[in-house]
Amino acid sequence: MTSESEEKMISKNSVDSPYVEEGNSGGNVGGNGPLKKGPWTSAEDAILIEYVTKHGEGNWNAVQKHSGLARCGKSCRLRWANHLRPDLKKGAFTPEEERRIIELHVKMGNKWARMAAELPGRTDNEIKNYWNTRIKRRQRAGLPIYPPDISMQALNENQHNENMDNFSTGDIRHSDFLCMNVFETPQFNGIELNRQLYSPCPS
DNA sequence: AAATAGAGCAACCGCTTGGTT
DNA sequence: AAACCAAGCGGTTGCTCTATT
Repeated sequence: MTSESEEKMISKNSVDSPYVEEGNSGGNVGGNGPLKKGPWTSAEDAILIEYVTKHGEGNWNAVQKHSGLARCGKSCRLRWANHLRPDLKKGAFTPEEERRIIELHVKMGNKWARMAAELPGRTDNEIKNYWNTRIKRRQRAGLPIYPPDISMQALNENQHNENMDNFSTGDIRHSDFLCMNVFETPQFNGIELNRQLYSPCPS
């Protein structure tokens, strides 16, 4: 969450969120009590930013121990990676990024972290949310998940690569993946949608 | 103006992976 | 080689906002 919506969330949190009942006006920090869950407050953000700036990323459980934040290491890592990192891009995906995401998904499937590595300033969570939303939209519109041109492009690239190198990289070989995945997106197995999808696979 | 539905997003949970002892 | 632990990843949930009725 960023800027505007975050401000809303924070102000809401400070007014009537159940989490506030823990006695954490401005964030339940510094306690040895139970770890806090739910939306982060700006006070908690500030503590996390300060800690990571000083000590660097990694060793997330130490963050909880030494900064006084009542958050588990996992939660700290996620908050930092998705919202506080200074190199994050804010705002909607550009058309170029959208196209890139589709291309990457054709090649990699639901490997959000790997996709994020190819899109500087974007997070795996952001890409995952974008993709899931996009799939729903296209399903509603009766459109294929992958635009035909991108499917074909990826398929061609793959065939080329397979000729160059018979090794599988450990991922699903992507021609197989294309045949399978265009029709069987994990979230929508068994849904009528598939009938309407474009098939890039020779029968 | 109020109620409802749907979309979007942040955060959590559980599993996997990789490193250390 | 096995056990343990921390970090990372992907799926899912739940909350808020917005559009529609």
